[in-house]
Amino acid sequence: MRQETIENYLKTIYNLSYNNTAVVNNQTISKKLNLNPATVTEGLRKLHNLKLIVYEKSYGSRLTTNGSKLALDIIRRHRIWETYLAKELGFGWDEVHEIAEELEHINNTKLINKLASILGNPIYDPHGEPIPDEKGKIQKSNFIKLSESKLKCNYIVMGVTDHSTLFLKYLEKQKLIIGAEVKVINIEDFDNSITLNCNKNKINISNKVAESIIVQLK
Amino acid sequence: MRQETIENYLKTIYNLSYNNTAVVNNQTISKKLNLNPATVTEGLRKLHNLKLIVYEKSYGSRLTTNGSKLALDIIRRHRIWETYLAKELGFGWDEVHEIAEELEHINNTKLINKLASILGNPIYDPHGEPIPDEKGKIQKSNFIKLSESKLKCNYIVMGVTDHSTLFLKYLEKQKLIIGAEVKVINIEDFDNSITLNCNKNKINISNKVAESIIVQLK
DNA sequence: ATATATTTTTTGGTATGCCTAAATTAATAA
DNA sequence: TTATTAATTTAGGCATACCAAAAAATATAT
Ligand SMILES: [Mn+2]
Ligand SMILES: [Mn+2]
Ligand SMILES: [Mn+2]
Ligand SMILES: [Mn+2]
Repeated sequence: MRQETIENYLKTIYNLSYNNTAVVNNQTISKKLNLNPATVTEGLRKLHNLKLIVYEKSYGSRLTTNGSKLALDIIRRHRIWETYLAKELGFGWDEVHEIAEELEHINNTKLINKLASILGNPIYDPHGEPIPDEKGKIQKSNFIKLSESKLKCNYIVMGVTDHSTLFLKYLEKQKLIIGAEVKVINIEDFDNSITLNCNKNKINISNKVAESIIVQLK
Repeated sequence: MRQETIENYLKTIYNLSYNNTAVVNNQTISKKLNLNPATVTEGLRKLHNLKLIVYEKSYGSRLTTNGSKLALDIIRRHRIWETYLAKELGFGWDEVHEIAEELEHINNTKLINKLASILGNPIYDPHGEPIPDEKGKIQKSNFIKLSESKLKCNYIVMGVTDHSTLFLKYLEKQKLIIGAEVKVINIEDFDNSITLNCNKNKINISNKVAESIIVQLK
């Protein structure tokens, strides 16, 4: 298998498995990678043979120790590059993901560690996601999705899980950025949309948006 | 054709054609890219169909206007990255080529221009090779290979055309680096090896080495 | 000019990564 | 517990990038 293909599967499985706790099913992977389900079945079989995942037919996949190591490596490269692009090269948080998708495949430890060191070995990337250290150790958190928040509670926005330009530009328009304080003032039963107080403005967001925002109870 | 494959052919053809002046034969390409001659024949036919090169059977290839534009783009990216790696990220001139071989394929104009701007829009890379500007304009020079130098003349080392770690480490050992002043004190008829005065030391280099060093008459 | 050597091209083949359509298996609802 | 629906897998194919061996074309040496 091409190294780039391997890496895209592994990081996707890691990301979809909530830090390796859950088993990931084929459809989720197929959607994330924009591949036909049949292609995914084949790919997973090969990764299983490479002993990078444990793949049980009609059930799902999880990373092996080796697979997990590799996945964390790629994720580290991705997030270090995102941070470098934002902090050192003047790109917006809505622009960095796409470029990092390519840069992450360049496997040069000295390079990544140098970038990390210039940045002061950051622990979070521009989207609030934790950056694994050189050994693959990654910050754990007890943050929740805004979609799981409770009425009348106050939260601080800690991160986002959707890194697309479209989504991030939308958030910026609403001033729903990292560090923002929000208070949940209504949760609509009908569609789970949420009304928030944010920067003294009342804003309404769909459940889909709330699913992609990570918050911490204040 | 995969974009990366296209790019590797085009930059190779550009580099081997002495700034698009000469026609390049298949064998030279096949050696440079480490591909079977049969593979090269196929590849060139495809590039011809894409109108990126003019390929005449059993004769050779040259870049079209479009091909040349693309080639200069890739070469710009390669050389900007090499310079950035050396000047901003602390890599040696003997380490940068290999990394740049991968980075060059990331096509993001804003990124490259930002790097260039941080570097002060340099005109030469760490190997003394000219960096095309955003429009593809490239510095022309009347430098010669050290292998074409004349007895008893004084020269300044302006660059190298072999970027391998092995070669550059050898040059460093001999203090034959960019800026060094050399005087040709003997050219051996038998094997075209050259004896030089360099930094008050007498050193002897093979014709193969002299072929890869670019100098200017002092 | 002819033989020899070199370069290029053709031919036939492998491996990888992807796809669609059909078949199978698993999950859910009636 | 049977349908019905949804997810997964298999089967059959296509395109790309490569290669080895043989054939053809071109260049070189005698
Ligand atoms: Mn990202
Ligand atoms: Mn990120
Ligand atoms: Mn180089
Ligand atoms: Mn260079």
